[in-house]
Amino acid sequence: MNDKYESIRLRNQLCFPLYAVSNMITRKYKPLLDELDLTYTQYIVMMVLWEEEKVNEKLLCETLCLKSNTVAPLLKKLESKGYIKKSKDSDDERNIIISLTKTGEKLKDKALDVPKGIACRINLSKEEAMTLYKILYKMLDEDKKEGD
Amino acid sequence: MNDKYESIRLRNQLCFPLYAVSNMITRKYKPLLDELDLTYTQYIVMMVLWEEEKVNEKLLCETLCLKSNTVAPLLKKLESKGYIKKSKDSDDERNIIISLTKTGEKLKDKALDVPKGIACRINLSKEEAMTLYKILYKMLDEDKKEGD
DNA sequence: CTGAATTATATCGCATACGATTTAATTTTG
DNA sequence: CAAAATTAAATCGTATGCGATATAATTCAG
Repeated sequence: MNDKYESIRLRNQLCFPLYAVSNMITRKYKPLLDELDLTYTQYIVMMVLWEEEKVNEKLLCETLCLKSNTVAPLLKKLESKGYIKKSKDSDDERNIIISLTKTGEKLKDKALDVPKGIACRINLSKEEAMTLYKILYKMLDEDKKEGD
Repeated sequence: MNDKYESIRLRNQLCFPLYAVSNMITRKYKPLLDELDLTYTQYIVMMVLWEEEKVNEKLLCETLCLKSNTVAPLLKKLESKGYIKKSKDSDDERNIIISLTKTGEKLKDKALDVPKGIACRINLSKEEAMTLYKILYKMLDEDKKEGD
């Protein structure tokens, strides 16, 4: 059984369940986010804005661990939905500042239903959830360190 | 600090780091998989085939937790690269059977370098990796149960 | 045994994700 | 202070991921 191909068996991968769970999560969010007319990625952008009011595009990309060429079309979409608006930093015209519109701000209260809806669809104990959270952030932090 | 919006703060989400780590993983695999002319998703398809020799398309989708409309273009791509071939089950012509070509089979040995290359890029202890693995599969299993 | 329901793929459209390249604004340097 | 280097976005091309719909093969029901 312990043949030389053990390391490339799907069941022995750590990365595969990470990938599969991530896809699963997005699927579970969909019906809840449809109520807000948001996709999952659009939702995490909005979460940043509900917290920060204003955010620079580059910082937003770093916060979400996404490249600017992923975020750019997203912002365009959210703008066309009337949830956000863009402006330029007058000190440095290269910097785009994203902020909420009134409509986007209003969505914040409606969004409170989403975490409740998700929690009951993910059956983890508090301990498991906390353990998972810590390990995942450790991985993200390690990665950020390497990026220097 | 404990305002009513705590639950929609990005930092309080469990799903966001899952999503971000999954993207990170795919990025880390890329340079290694470029050597095999495979993307990450194509790689996990090949892993199933290196293990099974032959696999039915529907079963493949279930194994990878992907929908058939994601897997179908992937298989087309792998076929055009000459790594796999498709045939129909003579008992039930609706069933597509995927199998490796000689070229696809040969790639298996080259693929052994990939797990080594990844391991050193993910700094988790054996215990953390095992804990993570178990929690993730618990989530996938729970999800599969609900699907009934 | 034939029309209806079921099942396995295929196709279409939309929304990411990212590497590579380009463009525009700012900073650095000689 | 003007050319070069740097930086922030925008654009392009390729590869997913999935809901919805269509198609083809099989099974089921009367």
